[in-house]
Amino acid sequence: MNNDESLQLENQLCFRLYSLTKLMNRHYSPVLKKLGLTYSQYIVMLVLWENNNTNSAISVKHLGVKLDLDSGTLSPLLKRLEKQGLISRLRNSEDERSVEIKLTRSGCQLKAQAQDIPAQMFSVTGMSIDDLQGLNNQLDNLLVTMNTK
Amino acid sequence: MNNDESLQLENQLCFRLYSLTKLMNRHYSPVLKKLGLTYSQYIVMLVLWENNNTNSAISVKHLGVKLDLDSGTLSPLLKRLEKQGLISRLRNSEDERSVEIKLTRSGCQLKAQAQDIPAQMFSVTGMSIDDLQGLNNQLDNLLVTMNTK
DNA sequence: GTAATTTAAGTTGTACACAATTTAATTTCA
DNA sequence: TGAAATTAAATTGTGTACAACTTAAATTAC
Repeated sequence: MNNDESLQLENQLCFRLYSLTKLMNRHYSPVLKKLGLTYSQYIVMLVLWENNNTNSAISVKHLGVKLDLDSGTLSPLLKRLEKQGLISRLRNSEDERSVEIKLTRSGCQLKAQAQDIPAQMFSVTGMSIDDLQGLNNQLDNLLVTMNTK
Repeated sequence: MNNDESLQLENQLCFRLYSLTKLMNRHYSPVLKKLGLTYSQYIVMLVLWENNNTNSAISVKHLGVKLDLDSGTLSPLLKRLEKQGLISRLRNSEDERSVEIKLTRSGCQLKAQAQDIPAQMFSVTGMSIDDLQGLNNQLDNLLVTMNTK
């Protein structure tokens, strides 16, 4: 492959990831709109729903590590979720630097309405379980490699 | 595999695409910063560099189709590239609705500085050419499927 | 031939992402 | 102990994305 060819858009993995992520978002948007959520808000809620089994709060820091997002993104996002009445934000009395996030009753109840979103999205991919798993593994390898460089 | 497990897998796919795209961007940013470009500006420049062989202008509309971006994104982005002296924006005299984008001399010269970026990014993936091609094909299939639903 | 429709850019408003900075609390350690 | 360093959130500023809308030009349909 010569230099000019490698500069071409079609050759680039990154452009496909970028396009696919935008496309994925466009499929999620109308579905999530019914719950009043954006995709980023949705993945925050997923973490909180998963965690609510143990009934413990999650710090903004911990959410950031889980989702690979910093406080510059999370702080305003969480304020919006609080405004919608889905979460509560409370300073940790043991460590006043930390803010603990908990689901409200309303936020907890929203989980039921989100239950069939993954199935809906899976059908959009048109993939088999095996192909999906294979792709997941490849992306996982790429994530690990690129995170450690 | 039961239904619940497959639903979880689908969540992982979307989240991995989302995380990987952010990660890609973080690897591109410091490299592109030397050229004074963001990733979005870079892919616009890629299209213009590719097209400049024929020395013809490209409309905003055409750029939008190529990159899957609307005028709401492109208009302000192109204004910034114009401000940097990399491109010119000119109303098409044959069709006054259309705005034609052309590289300036400076924009054309920038191509040389971008020549080894793809190779650099490829090395970050740690992938073989074959694996890369395989992944590209899978992503292409997904793009086609999700675009036609 | 002109009214209705379509098309291309641009504008406005919302919500990320993230770099850089600020503020306040906690920890380290000299 | 107390100054220096670290940590957690929040804030500020820039630049996407995109929905919804506006404006102006071109096309069509009658």
